[in-house]
Amino acid sequence: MVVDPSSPSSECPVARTLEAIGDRWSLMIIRDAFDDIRRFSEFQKSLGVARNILALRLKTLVEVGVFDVQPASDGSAYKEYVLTEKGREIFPVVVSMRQWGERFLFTGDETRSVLLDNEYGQSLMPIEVRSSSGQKLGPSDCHRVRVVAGES
Amino acid sequence: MVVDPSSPSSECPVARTLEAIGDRWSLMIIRDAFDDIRRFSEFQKSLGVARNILALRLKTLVEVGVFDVQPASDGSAYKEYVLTEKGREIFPVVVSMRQWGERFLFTGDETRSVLLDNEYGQSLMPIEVRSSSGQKLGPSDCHRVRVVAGES
DNA sequence: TGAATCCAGTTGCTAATTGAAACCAGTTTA
DNA sequence: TAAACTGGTTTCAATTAGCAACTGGATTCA
Repeated sequence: MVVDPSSPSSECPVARTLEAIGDRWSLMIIRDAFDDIRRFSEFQKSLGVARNILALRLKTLVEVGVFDVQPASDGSAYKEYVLTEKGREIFPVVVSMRQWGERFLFTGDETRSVLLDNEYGQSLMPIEVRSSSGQKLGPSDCHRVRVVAGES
Repeated sequence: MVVDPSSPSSECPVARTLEAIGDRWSLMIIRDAFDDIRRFSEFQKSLGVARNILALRLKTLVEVGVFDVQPASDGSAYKEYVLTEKGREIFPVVVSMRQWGERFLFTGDETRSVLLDNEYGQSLMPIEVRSSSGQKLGPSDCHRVRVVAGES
């Protein structure tokens, strides 16, 4: 999908997010990064993605500012891809995808991986959309508004 | 986060979610559906997507169970694509993408669309990952575990 | 020290997917 | 009744993904 910068859709943060990180491999790479995967070969092995595609995705993710390239932490001459603050903040996106998948894409008797908090080993709270006053909101409780630059 | 390296990706709910709805157009279609867009031509006009691609995406989204096909609510002979419960529950995914995009992909002076709650017209609370005890969690506060079917 | 292996890609080629435009049958509007 | 709209399908060109082989520096092994 190419978003014409002059088209109204580029005003939508969802569209821009999808433009930046919204492809299958990018989000899988980021998911792996949350599991402390950092090196090219580790991503490749974990995902089974073609090397050229992985190289390409990592390059754009670095350009976008989701990853930083750093010298390897083990002292070798190689490099590591480490999530930036911007990258780490994708966590809620990945977790909400995970929770939706757990709920709707698995039958009860299937083996799956789950996310637990380190402190108590408990499963996480379901992620919810809330108003500023803390009330849970569904899709029909919200509306989109265009905010023009310069106006308050 | 610690991973079992032998777990195939299909056991990962994130991977399955991306498999089902993780392509650019699908998520844009779903975003539009949250804005009460229901008809083929409305999606097409709003997104500017090629008709054949839209038809394909809608078909798989119906197969996946995200949309239901219903007779048009205006009494005409046409049909509508309406989100199912499963589809409506994608809301947190889209909202977290929106919030990430708003925060990291826009400069302050750009026109953008924002989401407000209907009741007070306020912007939403930032979506957060929380433990079952309500504590805010970052990527490094969680770990992944493989749950084998049949075991408790 | 030299050979073998590992790492992080790049290149070349083929297969699959996407996108634009034209086309089409049934429906609705003027 | 004609024109326009709706929800697609078909065709074809262009883009992208995926595979395998290659590369050149780094590291390990004997």
